[in-house]
Amino acid sequence: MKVLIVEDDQFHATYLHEALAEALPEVTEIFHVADGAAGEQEARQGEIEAIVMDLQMEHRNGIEAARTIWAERPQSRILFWSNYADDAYLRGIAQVVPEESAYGYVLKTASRDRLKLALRAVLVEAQIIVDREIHRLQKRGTAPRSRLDDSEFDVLIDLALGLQDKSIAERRGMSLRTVQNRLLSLYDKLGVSSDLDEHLTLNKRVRALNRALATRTINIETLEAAQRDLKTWLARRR
Amino acid sequence: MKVLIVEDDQFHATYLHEALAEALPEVTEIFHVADGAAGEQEARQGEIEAIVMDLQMEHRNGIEAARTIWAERPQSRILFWSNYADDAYLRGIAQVVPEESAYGYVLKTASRDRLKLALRAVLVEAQIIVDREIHRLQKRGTAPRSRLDDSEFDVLIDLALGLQDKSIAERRGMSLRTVQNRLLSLYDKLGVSSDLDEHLTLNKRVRALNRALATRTINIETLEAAQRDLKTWLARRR
DNA sequence: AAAGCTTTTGCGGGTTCCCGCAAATATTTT
DNA sequence: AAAATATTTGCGGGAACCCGCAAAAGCTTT
Repeated sequence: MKVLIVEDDQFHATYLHEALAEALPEVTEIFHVADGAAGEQEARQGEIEAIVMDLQMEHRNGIEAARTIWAERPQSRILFWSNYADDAYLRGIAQVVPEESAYGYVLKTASRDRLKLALRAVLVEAQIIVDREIHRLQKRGTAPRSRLDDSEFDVLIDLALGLQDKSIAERRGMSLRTVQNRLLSLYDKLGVSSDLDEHLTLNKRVRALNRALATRTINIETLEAAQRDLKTWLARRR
Repeated sequence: MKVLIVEDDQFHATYLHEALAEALPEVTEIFHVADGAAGEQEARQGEIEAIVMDLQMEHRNGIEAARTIWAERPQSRILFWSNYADDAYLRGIAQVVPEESAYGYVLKTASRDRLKLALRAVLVEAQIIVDREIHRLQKRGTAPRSRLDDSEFDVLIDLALGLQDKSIAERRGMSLRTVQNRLLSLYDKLGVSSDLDEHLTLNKRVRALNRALATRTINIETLEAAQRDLKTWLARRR
């Protein structure tokens, strides 16, 4: 059995390597690359279907790499191994994972045993396993009062890219006013005006982005990825 | 000689530990804590004046910890050891470092020899040493066309927190129109409108924040720290 | 099919924002 | 000190934003 490690931190890669050898004796070959693009390449070339991948990497992050890998070989099993429990990553994964694919999500802070369990569950048994920690998603006070639905999330992304209401409406196929309604509920759920001083009125748009980042609803990688998506949409539109 | 390591990643802490033992035989004791607040505590208690510290940590980041440590013992020597070359960190350090203190800034991607050199230079020789990589300041195209001056940076912070022009003017002691002039040059330097499609007009405020994050001019930790500052300012104001 | 609830949409107006223009100040150069 | 240059400030207007209100369009539930 061949396994591919996609991880740009040398120490973490080494640790993974060891854990992998301990947990899965059936592994015969371990490949290692340090970024998403190389990961796609290697998976394609080596026909590797068991992958352990970091999420945050330069240029092409783990989710984008997973998208193309799954597009080419949907039966690939991917264990994401990340520093952060950002909701943004969960949503990103949910969007690209094919119906019947196996995947997992473990935090780097998890114990070695937990990691080894996840390695076996995902790479060998093709199960789906998500670290408890990640669903917790609720550092009191900072988290949004209630989860954003998909449509709100889309609008949030566009807002964060700097689009104005009209463009969002066009891109998402809603009326202007509906976009604004989404914004209202975003402002509410993100706690845009509850925060800070009572008598201080804020710029809601910027504050919404600020809060979305602070609550880990989106992060910089997802923004960068979203901008790439926007660019292809713009190109296609003409 | 006693050294304190403030680092929340277990692997990195271990690595540091080893490098420290190799590079500085004169070190007799190595303490280790995992976050900024504990770091302040430990430095105070143990009267430690040689510190190696990660920058990004939960709750209280490296710069904030450094501020209080230096406030109490300005002769402390601190080597910052970080994953990122964000301009935001450099500015933050520049703001809190006392006139005659020794400090250093090394990237985690630096070679072991480079790290060891920096350890000796800062902790023993009390020199100032900043990794070359950090001054390089980002890859072409994403970086701001020219560096922001301090006044622009202040306004950027306030904008990023969601303050509106009037509040920024009040906080920074400028007239409304001057704030707006700062914003104009921010928009220019951050490349707010040059980017993306020609015919797409953007919300400049949000886009400015987006670009500032993308270019690593500010990052989420600095935003969180800035918000704490804002809160104390708000409290003092009444 | 009618009644009841939710979501979408348009309208309108009060704010804030963006920014050109020109006068007032401040800073630098001669 | 005068002249030249740069920065700050006020004014004003068009555009975008925020959001209440009520009609229209989609849904569930009886």
